[in-house]
Amino acid sequence: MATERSDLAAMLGPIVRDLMAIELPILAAHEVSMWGYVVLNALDDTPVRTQSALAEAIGADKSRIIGTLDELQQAGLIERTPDPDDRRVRLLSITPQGRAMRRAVRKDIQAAELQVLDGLPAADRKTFLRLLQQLHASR
Amino acid sequence: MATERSDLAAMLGPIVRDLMAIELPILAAHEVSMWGYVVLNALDDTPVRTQSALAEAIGADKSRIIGTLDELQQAGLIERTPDPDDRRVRLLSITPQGRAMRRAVRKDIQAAELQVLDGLPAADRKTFLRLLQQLHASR
DNA sequence: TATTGTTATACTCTATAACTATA
DNA sequence: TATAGTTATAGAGTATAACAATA
Repeated sequence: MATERSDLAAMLGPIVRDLMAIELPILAAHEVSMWGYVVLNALDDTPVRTQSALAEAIGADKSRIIGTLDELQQAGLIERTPDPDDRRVRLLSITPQGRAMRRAVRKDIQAAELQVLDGLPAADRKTFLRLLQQLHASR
Repeated sequence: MATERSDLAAMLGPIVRDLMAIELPILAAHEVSMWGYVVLNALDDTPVRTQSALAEAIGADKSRIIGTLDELQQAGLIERTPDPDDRRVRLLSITPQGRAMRRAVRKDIQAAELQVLDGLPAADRKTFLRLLQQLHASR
């Protein structure tokens, strides 16, 4: 039976768990939470107008990200400015410091995270990365 | 700059989230919890003696899996028999019903889960799967 | 004294539903 | 009446430490 294999989640789960273990100390060193980093990435890559839109973009409930936004704003990494055209809305934007923080954290994370692919030969690591990027881009 | 890419976790996270959404209804239909299914897989693939060893194998604390083991045992999917050589230990084993359940759930999951790779051409899907299996086997 | 399995406690996350202010 | 943001509440999940039985 050639199709005997583990479930995708059973194979991907442990990798993601290892990635968390690698990233959490890095995030802590930069004094940013995991969700804070997710928000900075989202705002930097594809700016959104409202908090609802941001929540939807990162797969969270609008009520769940408020504490994260409070922290990021207090740290000067994002701004929430009232929308003059619709005073219910608070327009979101990443600040220059937020962008710098995002870049700094990402540099550290990307320098450390590839160790989870150590089980593959170098050529296969490149292929895996390429396919994963392709898959991610297609969403 | 050719190295511009998303973090591994940022690319893998959404895939794992999609997999969860696909698998949870299937598990519910079979009346098995996610951790219950993880335990059945672990016991079927690489039998372990003690509950501690099982917990370690699936990356959980020994206290965290007790409720899961209770449910599985009550459903007749696993057995916990006292070890005569060390009466602190309860020897774990999967039952024939447990094995059948595992196979049935796995069949359904594997029939549904590959849709998360739909963003890749068929040939690349095969390559990705092969590399992922290789990576998983190297752990 | 250390270990296995268990239970109890507290803590973190999250989902849900209210609430306000606007539209 | 509906929507954006916020707050409050309750529930699930988890980590940690304590415990009884055995080694």
